[in-house]
Amino acid sequence: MKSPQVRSPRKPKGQGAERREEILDAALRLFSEGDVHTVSTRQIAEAAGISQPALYAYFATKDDLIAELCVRAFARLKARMDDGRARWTPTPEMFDRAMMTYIDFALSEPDAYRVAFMVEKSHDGSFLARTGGRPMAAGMEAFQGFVAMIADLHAAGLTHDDDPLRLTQTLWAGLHGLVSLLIARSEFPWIERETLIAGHIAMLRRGALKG
Amino acid sequence: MKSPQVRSPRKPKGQGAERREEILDAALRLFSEGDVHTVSTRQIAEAAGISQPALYAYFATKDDLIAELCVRAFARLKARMDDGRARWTPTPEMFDRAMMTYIDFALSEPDAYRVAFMVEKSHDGSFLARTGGRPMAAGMEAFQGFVAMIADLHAAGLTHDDDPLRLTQTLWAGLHGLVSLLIARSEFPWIERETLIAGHIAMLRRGALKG
DNA sequence: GGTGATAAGTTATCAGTGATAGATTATCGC
DNA sequence: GCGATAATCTATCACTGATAACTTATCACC
Repeated sequence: MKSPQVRSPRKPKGQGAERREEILDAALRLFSEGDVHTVSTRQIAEAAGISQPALYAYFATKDDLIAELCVRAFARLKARMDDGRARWTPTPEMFDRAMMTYIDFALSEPDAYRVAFMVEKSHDGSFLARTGGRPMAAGMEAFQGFVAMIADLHAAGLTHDDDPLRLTQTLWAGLHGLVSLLIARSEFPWIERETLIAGHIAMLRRGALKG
Repeated sequence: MKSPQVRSPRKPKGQGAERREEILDAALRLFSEGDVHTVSTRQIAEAAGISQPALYAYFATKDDLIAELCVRAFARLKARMDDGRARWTPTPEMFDRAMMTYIDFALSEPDAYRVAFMVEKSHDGSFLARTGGRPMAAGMEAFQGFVAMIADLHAAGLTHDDDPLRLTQTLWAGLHGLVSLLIARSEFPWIERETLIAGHIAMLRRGALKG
């Protein structure tokens, strides 16, 4: 697959933002076939139909490009969770639905989820420090809706844990553990996926809610 | 920190295995200060006191070196879990202890845990395919002890879930979610760590066990 | 105690990476 | 048409993982 790839036409004067989108799309598409480090800026540029240095007119570094994908993934997750919250009431059934919404998002957009949650950005000099707190801020915003939901359940007297923030962090971890392993270790001999997910949600519900 | 680093003395004839250990030690030490991709083979070689190409006498590729660290991390996890199983009885208290053992391992050896569980090795051409199933096999072995424990609890009639394998996978995911986020997203505004861990284990116990 | 075999290590080099400098070209308002 | 500038290119840099080809220390043996 070494298609020479047609150069896309030069953008008219004010259309830089459009090219930016094309680059991000191309990058996310490529990231689905290999991790962030094995995809090169040259591959991204070729897929976007431009030369490699042209990328740097739109993103200061490769990490910045990734950070932008990260922000957008968080935004989409937040949108989905907010969607669910529209017809939300603090009941066990809705709890299950909310958990399912998160899992659905991760498994239906595994590449976005990987970029947002599973790219190593831990240590000082690297990713997070240089990209400012932008992805982090976006992540926090997505998290807030989750916090509010659990607070509702707590206020309705449905939770075991008397600290709703602790419960939220604990549930988030529980969800992330399942989807991140399903995404990153798909070759593991998992039991049938839907059965596993149903069981997982049931366990989280029993662990979190009374009755 | 650009120490020229004294070259370590040449090993006598049969001592190649010893140098191999030195390389692995040096690599794991470096991986604690940056992710696997930002640490170069030249840095590893310098830390081990040899030239960069000399690495390739001991490991076919950098991925193979990482795979070896992965195998060893799984082995240490298995050792710790087996340790705990020595005085194991299927009770809720011991359940808590087992969960704690896993979390303790991950948080006391975060670098090993990261290499073992959090290095992207998803897609075809890359890591897993080329390193054979060795890390995977080591991982499965560590997992088996876990399976046996949950099966004990199930046999004792203590579990909610009627499928012990499903419960095992679900609990593992629950544990992994917490420790992987604590390790990779340490900058997140977590509540106090011990409180969080205690709450997490309590939630998992309620979700998994009756009463 | 010299001799060849070979393990252990070297230097030099390769193609590919992220990133930068500086020249070039298309599009715009006038 | 004209100057300004956004959009882009080619050429290049230092560094990466990896390989080839050469050197040197250590060994068993006569």
